[in-house]
Amino acid sequence: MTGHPELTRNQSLVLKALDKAEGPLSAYTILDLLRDDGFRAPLQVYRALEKLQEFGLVHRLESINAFVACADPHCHRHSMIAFAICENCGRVDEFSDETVEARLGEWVAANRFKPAKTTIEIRGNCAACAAQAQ
Amino acid sequence: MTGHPELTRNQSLVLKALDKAEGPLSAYTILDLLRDDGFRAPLQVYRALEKLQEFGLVHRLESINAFVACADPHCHRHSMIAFAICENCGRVDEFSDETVEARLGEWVAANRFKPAKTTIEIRGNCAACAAQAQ
DNA sequence: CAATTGCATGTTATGTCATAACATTTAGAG
DNA sequence: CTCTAAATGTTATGACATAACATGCAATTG
Ligand SMILES: [Zn+2]
Ligand SMILES: [Zn+2]
Ligand SMILES: [Zn+2]
Ligand SMILES: [Zn+2]
Repeated sequence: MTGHPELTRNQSLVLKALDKAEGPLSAYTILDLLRDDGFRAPLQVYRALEKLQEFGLVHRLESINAFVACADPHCHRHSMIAFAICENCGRVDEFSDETVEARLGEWVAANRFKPAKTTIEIRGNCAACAAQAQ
Repeated sequence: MTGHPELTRNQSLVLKALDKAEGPLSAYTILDLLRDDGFRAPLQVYRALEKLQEFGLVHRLESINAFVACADPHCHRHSMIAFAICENCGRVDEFSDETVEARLGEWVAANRFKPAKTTIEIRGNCAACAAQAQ
């Protein structure tokens, strides 16, 4: 279907770093991880992240200023994606909900609002971390 | 019922600045607005904002790094508050939706996630700005 | 009252996140 | 090959947020 263009070297490196991390990373953390690959400046990371977000391969977590590899190849089908972010271990769960989409869509329609990007982020403790803390 | 303690001088000044602005302000913009009132450093603003958020009088808009005065004195009754933010004129609409709360609550319960703070922010163009742009 | 305690404040310095501006390189299209 | 668009490299700067420590100030309490 909508295939993505071949990734450039920088884009591949950044995506690989995020995949390997299995959790959100800040742009500057990515920069540090890629020093040995020749990365020298934040812009190299931010530019790669920008493209990867366009391709839907990476999401930005607005509430924690971090980036995460997309966990759901089909998430493009949804207009809104929700994230549950563990503040203890960094685990991120990506999910979508038709009803939530519909309800927010109703508000938007009723108020003639033209949405560009919707952020839904739940921060707290994941099951494992919550259990650990009793 | 749950009245708020008397605000301190700094808290009052910051809240007044936000009320007057009728839109979101960055902490540094607030700082500049309050120079004549003796404000000298970002921390004076951030500390006041922290308390005002605790009291439920101010909300932080995570996706744009800005703060806005609460527009709904009853929003405390809800566990989640959604914001529609116009990227053109800065208008912010605050609303809540029981169904959205319930659906996200179901996901949280099913995944044994312990939520601490939930962010729902829709960025785009408000009705007036969208009409203006055809 | 004096001592203690807790909170708010003031101040300096630093840390963290993101982009502007401009030069250079690279990969295709014609 | 030449032109062009996109990607990259590099330096500098802007924007957002907090650490650390000193000071003030009012309420409690012995
Ligand atoms: Zn995704
Ligand atoms: Zn966790
Ligand atoms: Zn509110
Ligand atoms: Zn508008």
